Amino acid sequence: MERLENFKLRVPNRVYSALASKIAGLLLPQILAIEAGLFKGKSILVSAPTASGKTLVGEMAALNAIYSGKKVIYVAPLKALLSEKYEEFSKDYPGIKTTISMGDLTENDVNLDKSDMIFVSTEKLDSLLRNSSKGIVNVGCVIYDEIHLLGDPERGPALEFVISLNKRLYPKAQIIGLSATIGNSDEIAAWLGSELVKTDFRPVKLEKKIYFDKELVNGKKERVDNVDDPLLNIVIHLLKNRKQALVFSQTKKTAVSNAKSISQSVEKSLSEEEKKELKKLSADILYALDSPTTQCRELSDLVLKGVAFHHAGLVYKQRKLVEQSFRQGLIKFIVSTPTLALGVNLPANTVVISSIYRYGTSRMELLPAMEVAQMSGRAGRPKYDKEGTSIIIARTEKELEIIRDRYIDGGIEPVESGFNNEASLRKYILALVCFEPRISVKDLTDFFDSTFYGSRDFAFSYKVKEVLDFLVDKNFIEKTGSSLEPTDIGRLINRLYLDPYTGLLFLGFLEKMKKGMEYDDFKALHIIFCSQEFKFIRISQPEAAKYEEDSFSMSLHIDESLVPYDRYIAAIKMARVMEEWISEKKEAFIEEEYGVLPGEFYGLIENARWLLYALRELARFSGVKASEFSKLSVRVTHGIKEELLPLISLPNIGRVRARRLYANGMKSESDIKSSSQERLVKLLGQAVGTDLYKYLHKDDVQPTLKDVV
DNA sequence: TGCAGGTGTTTTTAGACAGCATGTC
DNA sequence: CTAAAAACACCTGCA
Repeated sequence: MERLENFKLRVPNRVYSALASKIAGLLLPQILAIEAGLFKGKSILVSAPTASGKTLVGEMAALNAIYSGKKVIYVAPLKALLSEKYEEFSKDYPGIKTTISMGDLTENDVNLDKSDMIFVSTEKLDSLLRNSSKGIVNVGCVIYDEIHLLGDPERGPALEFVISLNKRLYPKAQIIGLSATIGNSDEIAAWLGSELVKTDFRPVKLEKKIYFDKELVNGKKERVDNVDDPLLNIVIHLLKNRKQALVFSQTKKTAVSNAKSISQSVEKSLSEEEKKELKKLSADILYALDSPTTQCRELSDLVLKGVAFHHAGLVYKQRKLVEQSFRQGLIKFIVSTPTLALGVNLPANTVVISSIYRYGTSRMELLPAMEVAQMSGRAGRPKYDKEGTSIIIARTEKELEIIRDRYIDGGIEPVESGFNNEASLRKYILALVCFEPRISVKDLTDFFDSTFYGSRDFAFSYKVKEVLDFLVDKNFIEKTGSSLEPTDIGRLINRLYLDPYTGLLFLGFLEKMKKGMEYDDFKALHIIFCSQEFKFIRISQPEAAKYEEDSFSMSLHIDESLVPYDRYIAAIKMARVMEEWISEKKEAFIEEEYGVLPGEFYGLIENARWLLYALRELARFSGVKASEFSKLSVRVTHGIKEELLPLISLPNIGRVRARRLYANGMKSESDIKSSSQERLVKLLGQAVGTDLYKYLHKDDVQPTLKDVV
């Protein structure tokens, strides 16, 4: 670290004084970025390990742009990460106007123009850029956090498209890319047109160890304990040294069972004081939902012993509680799936990687070195530890060798573009034509040649034209000569952010309704779960057989050629799950009966809301009665039967309270309005009852000035 | 026949970005 | 360079 004062001449005045109140010195990546021209408006790609101070590079560029009267856009791939950065920045620089915008948080979108710095998710920025006619103006700097996600086959293309659009829309704006260590940072930098700052610097030293045959190997050998189970052995060793650790496991199930198998030993190390605090936490976790599910109980029991598991099956509140209490030092071990490798800031003294394999598309695969680096990178808490430790478990000699070659001595893989697939091309060709109506075929292919993928594949334009023909053929795009224009339906699909293929699926369904097919909720739910937008739906073989039987008795409401058979069957299950939800079954029942964990379930609901909305909009477009879809969407959002619809829109009334009101004879707004305040308070509690009463009586006739006169 | 307990075989496996503010034909 | 645990199916032995 170098003292900030030494850079007084090289940092613009206002930026300097803003920084001086916050930090004392600069770290290596920051210094290198300044030397590379950060304050001269040069675009920069910083490729450095987690927690090496990359964020501040972005911050400095942001401050510089804002103080020169320009706007800044900060882009991150995860909502949790985005909120974290937004809150931090807003707290550190209260004078700067900031706004956050993402899928389920859009109320501030009207303020985008008034803000100096806008925090958005990748997909949201994509949507904003291509849908608002003038876009966001006067942009001086765009920061891409975790830009190595360019290589993610699912979501990389969105990022690639946004960056390409960014270069076209704001050719003079500074681009700051923040990346983990990757194999081809030079290629990415060249594509971005940026300077490359590449360093292995870490403010906290990282010691990489391998556990093998009851020893920790790292140059020298260190005897651990004498327990057979490798993980337990390591945990006992760490407990003796009073260390906290993050343990990465390969599946949700192993995460839970690993947590259980170490919990007894951890419990023994707890003080009475800690046990008391954990009891409180355990209760909070147990009652995160209206009524606890099996998973809630399991987690709650483990927390009592100072251990937690962490994966996508937990609900938001539970995740937060686990993370927070780990930071406080109350929870000693978190056993996690890769959820925690990326995203939120949760460093630990020690990281244990319990397996180097993961199930891939069809068989077991070795973890990419990049992911192992991301996990290991969580080791070492900047303010508390002099050094962090990562331990990879080797179970055989062969594994020991692989770990050495691949993860300790080997390099990191290059980032490969995922743009060359039809789904992405369908979506982004349509997006570009909507963004720039009357664009020529040549300009279109030129644009795609300018993407990271296109810059390396000279035959890309053939593929682009092929997919373009598909879109023209399906009437999403109109081609006059060589000029391209979106059709009305093309524009709608683009606005709804749907894959055109999903558009076809939905339109086919609506067409059948027009021809007399009767609507029912199940069909509507089934069709949305058939769409590609639900990526992670899988069902077990016996379940598949069961639902296959169901499918025989179903009327044909879908053009089956548009949906793979497995998906068609799996969607039946998901539609059934949703049916249970909107007949007011509890989360515990759904977990028990269908094996869908609460966290996963809420993810499904979010998706379902969006797609039901899209289905409704398409229904309107097609001239099909849309009210049923609207109703269903509200019911799915809240998990209620139809009869509760009139109550659910009231403030602070969810499925539970609405049901309580209904059970007490209050079936509509006017029923409630005619009831006394005391009655409402008795049913809903002091605060909610009073609020509701006031809300309903706010328009009551009051003596006005006119009456008095 | 019923069932506990053992043994071999089959099955399963991480993750979570996006719309918009609403009831007709 | 490629895994491991849980769930299930089947078998055996005993009351």
